[in-house]
Amino acid sequence: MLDITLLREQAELVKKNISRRGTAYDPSLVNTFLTLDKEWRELKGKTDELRRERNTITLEITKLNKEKKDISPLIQKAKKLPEEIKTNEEHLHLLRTKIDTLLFRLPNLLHESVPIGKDDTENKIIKLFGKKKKPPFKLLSHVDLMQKNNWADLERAAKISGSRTYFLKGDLALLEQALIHYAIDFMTKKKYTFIFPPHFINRKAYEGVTDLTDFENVLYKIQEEDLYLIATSEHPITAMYMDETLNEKELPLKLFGLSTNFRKEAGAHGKDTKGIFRVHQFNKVEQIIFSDQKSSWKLHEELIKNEIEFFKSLGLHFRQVNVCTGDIGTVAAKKYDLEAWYPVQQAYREIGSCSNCTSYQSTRLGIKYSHPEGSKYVHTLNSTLIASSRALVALLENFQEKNGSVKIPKVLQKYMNQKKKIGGNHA
RNA sequence: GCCGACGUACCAUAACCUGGUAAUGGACUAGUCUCGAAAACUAGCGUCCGCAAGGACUUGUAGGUUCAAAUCCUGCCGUCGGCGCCA
Repeated sequence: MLDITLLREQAELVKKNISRRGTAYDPSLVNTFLTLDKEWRELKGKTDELRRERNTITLEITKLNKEKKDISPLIQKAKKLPEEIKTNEEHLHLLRTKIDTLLFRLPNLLHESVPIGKDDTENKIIKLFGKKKKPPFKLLSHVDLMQKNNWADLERAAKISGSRTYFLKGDLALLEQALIHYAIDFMTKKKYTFIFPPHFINRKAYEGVTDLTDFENVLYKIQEEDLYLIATSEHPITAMYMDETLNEKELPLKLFGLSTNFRKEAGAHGKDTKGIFRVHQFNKVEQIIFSDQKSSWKLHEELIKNEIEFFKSLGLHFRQVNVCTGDIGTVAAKKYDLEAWYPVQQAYREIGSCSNCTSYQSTRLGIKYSHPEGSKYVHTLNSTLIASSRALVALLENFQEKNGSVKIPKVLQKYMNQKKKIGGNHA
């Protein structure tokens, strides 16, 4: 949510910024906001005036009571006021709801460096890392490879849990744990604090961290409860400090989370239907930072640097892109994606993303930090370190050998009982 | 899930029974004093409206009763204790 003060004082700037996003968002909503907000403020003033009258009379009654004088005329006078106040309050509430709905539809302000573009094909490539290898044999898809080595059971998973689910088995299940364990050690060495969050959060918290369409397309709701399964640990961990004012001295707060992530993938019908590339459930280690307003851009670079270092250490070939206006979504002010090379698919695919959400999440969540000039909203940042299923597919596609075995990156071997490869003809 | 107790601001506590508009400490910030600090004193210390003067709101939360609710009544949420169930 955008800061109301900003909308009031810098409406033109906001409209201009929203216009950069093309037709997906309507800058004239800002005008609607200003009209409703003005109406709300005027009515609030009037209602406050009525309340003041009521309070004065009430005080007078108290005084007369003490002097044991007749209070009945004042009571007659006072009786009329609550009704009018109530009518006003109902109207105020109605206006408030309208304004809130409107605010939900206004996206975050974009950083100037965000490239303009229609969709992910127009993301701007910043840099390539590692080398694209060309194996001298025909690669198996990750699905075939998993089948050959008995590493997953997708049919039985579908039988009991539906599409886009999986049982991981044997060495591949171990490899997933190795990736996660390595990621945890990696972040711990960087002095980030490990957080293991609740895997469901309530509506209020969720509204603070994501945009409304996610409630339709992404989030699973728990029946009969005001709770949603989390789509990433970013969500509970960012919402963690809801309604709190942090001490400026304790910023930046550098955290990382591990969670299972649940996603409906509605609207992805027909995309990546085979295997474990796009699934309803996967595990992820995520970096999260709460920053003051000055340092967030520097910290955004730190997060992407960590992620790059991590994928480099796995020996993958990937590229960093600056996500364009048509692909960035509502919440982030700037987003980098890392896209790994998938040789079977012959494509670069997203393997992680790194966002600075500036004060968009903290404004709705009410997370501030103390400051001599008055408290300010914190900036929130998040970045993937590793998402299990995408990373596993990348390893299976990139590190497979002719006999169907898969080489284990050196950094993971110590988490795999020193095994240098898994699978192959003997399996 | 059932029964009971409780929920006051950053923290701690009072007012609740008997309705009269949040008292008091501590912490924190600034100022005075000091070479500096501590102590002491003064002011500030939550949200909203207003150019300001000022006003409104805030006792977990949403309602109800009342001229008036921290206080009385009801629903919900949470915490703690007991019972039940349980990895």
